[in-house]
This record gives sequence, structure tokens and C-alpha cells, in this order.
Amino acid sequence: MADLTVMAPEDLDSEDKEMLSWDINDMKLPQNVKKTDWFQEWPDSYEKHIYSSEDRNAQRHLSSWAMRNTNNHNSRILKKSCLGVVVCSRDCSAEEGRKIYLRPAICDKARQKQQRKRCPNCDGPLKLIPCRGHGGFPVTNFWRHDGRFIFFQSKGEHDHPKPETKLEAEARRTMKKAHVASASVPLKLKESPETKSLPGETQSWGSFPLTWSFQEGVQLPSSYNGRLIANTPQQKSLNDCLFFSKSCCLGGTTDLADPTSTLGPTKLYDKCKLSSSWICNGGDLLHPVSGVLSDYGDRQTWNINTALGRQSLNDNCCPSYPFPLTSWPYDFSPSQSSAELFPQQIPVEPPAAESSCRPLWPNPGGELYEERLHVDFNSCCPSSTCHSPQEDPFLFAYASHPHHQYSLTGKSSKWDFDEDMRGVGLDHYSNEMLLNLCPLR
DNA sequence: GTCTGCGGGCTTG
DNA sequence: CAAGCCCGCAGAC
Repeated sequence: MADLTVMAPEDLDSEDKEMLSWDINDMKLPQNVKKTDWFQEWPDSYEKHIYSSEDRNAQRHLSSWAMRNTNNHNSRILKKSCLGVVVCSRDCSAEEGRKIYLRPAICDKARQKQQRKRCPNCDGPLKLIPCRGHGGFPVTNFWRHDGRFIFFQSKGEHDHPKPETKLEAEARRTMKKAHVASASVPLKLKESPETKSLPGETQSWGSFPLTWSFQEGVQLPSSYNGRLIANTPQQKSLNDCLFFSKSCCLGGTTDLADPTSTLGPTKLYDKCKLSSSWICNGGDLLHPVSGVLSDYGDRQTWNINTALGRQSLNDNCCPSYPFPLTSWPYDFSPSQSSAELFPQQIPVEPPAAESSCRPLWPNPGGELYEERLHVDFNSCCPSSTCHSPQEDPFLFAYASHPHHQYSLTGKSSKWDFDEDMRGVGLDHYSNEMLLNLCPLR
């Protein structure tokens, strides 16, 4: 088991207990670590993890929470504190209860500037909800490199919804730039109803969504409490399912011509990189031509082992899980490689290698994972969207919540497809991409 | 321009 | 003294 913190006490031997009993401030940290943890994108509560020093995400001390560096006057231990989440002060909601959960800028100046901007949905003022999950203070994360391992410890429980991920925020900035660039092109290509800016939309946010954050269609109460995030077996399963979807989507496009194939992870990964016969949508598989949805989001339980060959390479690699997924943000960004946009998600080594066989972003709390796709519509050009700003998934982060996630109906888990892809048709999207959304060509 | 890590310095309990 | 916070700097992207 990767997550030592969730092992049952009775299953632990003395070494395992040592793995659990350490504190980030200890003089000596355990070095006889048998198994390192999979990187946790949304660490919450009082978690401790031991990552391999080879783990790129751990090396970068990444978190999808907006964490800023905090000086603890200890150069050996890096401390970071949570900035919370930026929300609309009007508490506006988009369709299906989607809320605005923006990622606070890490830089102080940038954050102040950010709060002067307007809500992308209702144009109302934005406000920052500070994190007070650690005794009234922000949740803190500690990182310490020691030997072959990177030790992580978090203190406190986030008492606010999750912001958009770093990658989403980065992508949004990228799209904002693209928007500005495209605005200078004399082609009047943004007049289609789907791409027109709505009155409430501020230009500063841009109108080109890049990723969708279908964390959940359920609005969190103001008393949202991260404590509800539990490490249930189902959630762990989901985490590991996410690994598969991420692995398949690395590089953006996915070729899962036959989801029931018995390709091993490496070959599967290679196929993923080669074509776009199938669009991996954070777990759901779409065929861009037929528009067929392999609706794993509807809990169709195609067992990942069937496709991955029963963990043939590494026990840590591809656990046995069904394939439920609820998110499917994607990236229509053919002009820019996924590696450029989302370097963190690109494995340095082939998946067959031990280090890269671990998931890049497992989901500890069973959270939805924001997946990006590089959809190559016949090598179409620049990225954009066919969504109205109101639908702009980029701007809306669902309040993520594992409990809600597991009570999702098929509707909520695939609404994006039903309403935006299947209803409109991917060919339509492709055409839109070509006709309306490639102003630079 | 923003993120990130580092470190000095201040305040508070 | 520890913890939290602010600030500026430098390097990277």
C-alpha cells in the first residue's frame, strides 16, 4: 500500500510503525522505507507521506492547494501555508450549482491584483477566503529532503473549497494571452453564439477556457469541511483509477482503440502518445469521430486490470480498480504541447520505469482530477472553445467532495459530454475549431 | 509577470 | 523560544 497513513494498525510491523511515527522535526527520519507514497495532489488533514527523492512532484513541493512559502527559519524544512481560495463575493452560481473557486495567486502583489479583478461569472467582486484550518491559522505543509526520500507532513484541515489547480491557473493565463493575441487578428471569428462573450464576462479573464474542473456539481455549504474527505477504499480506488487516466492522457491524446485490450502500461502509454482515436477524458473515453462515450463515469466497470495486464510491471503501478471518473476537463490546445502547458504531468521516463510507473497525481481524497487533453483535431490550430463564457469550465471549479462524488449520478458525471459534446457533436467541435476558433491561421 | 525558495526582521503568545 | 507573517531578493519559467 502506498499510503502508509491509512494502514490498519494491526497490519503494521515495527518498521511500519516507524514509518508512521516520525515527525518532520525529528532529528533522524526513517531511512528504511520499503515503499514510497504516491504523490498526493490534495493533501489534507494531518497527513504524512514519504516520497521518493526521484519524485518530480515532490521535488517541486507541489500541491494543488495554493500554498505559499513561509519562512520558518529552518533551512532544512520547507514550510508552506495555504492561501485559501478566491470566490465570488456575491456567491454566484453557474448552471448546476457550479461555483467560482479560483486559485489565489501565490505572489502577494499578484494576489492583490487578482482580487481587484471581477468574477468571471457575474462580474461581481472577488474575495479571498483565507484558510483557517489549523487552529485558526492556515494549513501548513512541511517538506524535508533526507537521504533518498522526501518527507511531507501537513498540519490542519482545509476549511474551504479547493481552488482551481495550479495547472488550470497556468493554463488560464496562457489562454488569456492567446486571447489577447487573437484579438489583434482582424478575422471576425468570434461571433458564433457559443463563443460570444456575455455581458457579465470581463475581458481580463479571457473567454477561452482551457480546462474544465468538474470537481463536482454540488455546491458546498459555507461550512464545508475538509474533514469529510476520508480515505475510504473507494476513494483510494478512485485515486488509482486516476493514475490510469492520467497515464493514458499524458501527452494529451489517447489512443485506446480498444479499452478492453490487454496492453501493458508501457504499450498503453505509448499508444496514448501516438494518436487521438480516443479522447481520454479523465477516465471517460470518448471517440472523437463517433462521439461514443465509453461511459466509465457511469460506473461501467471495465476493470483496469483487464487493460493493463494485471499489474504486470509493478505492484505499485496499476492497482486493480474499476474506472469511475467524474471529471473531464480538457485542453484544446493543439498549438501548444501538453508538455509545455502541463510539464508536471509529463513523465520524465517511460511508464515502465519504476519511478514513472507511479501515478503523477493520485487523488488522496478521491477528488476529481482535472485532466487535460491535447486534442489534435486533424492538426487543427490554436486552441479555444465552443462554450459560452457562462459554461466556461475553466472558470468554474466545482466544489469537490468525495462523498458527493460517490453519490454522483451518471448525469453529473458526464454532463459535459451529454450537453456539450454529444449534444453538439464532436464534429461540430472540430468544425468550430477550424472555422471559428483558429483566428491565427 | 509570476512562481518559488531563501532569509532577515518583526510581532505575538 | 516558537510560530506566524511581511518583505525583499534572486533564479527560473
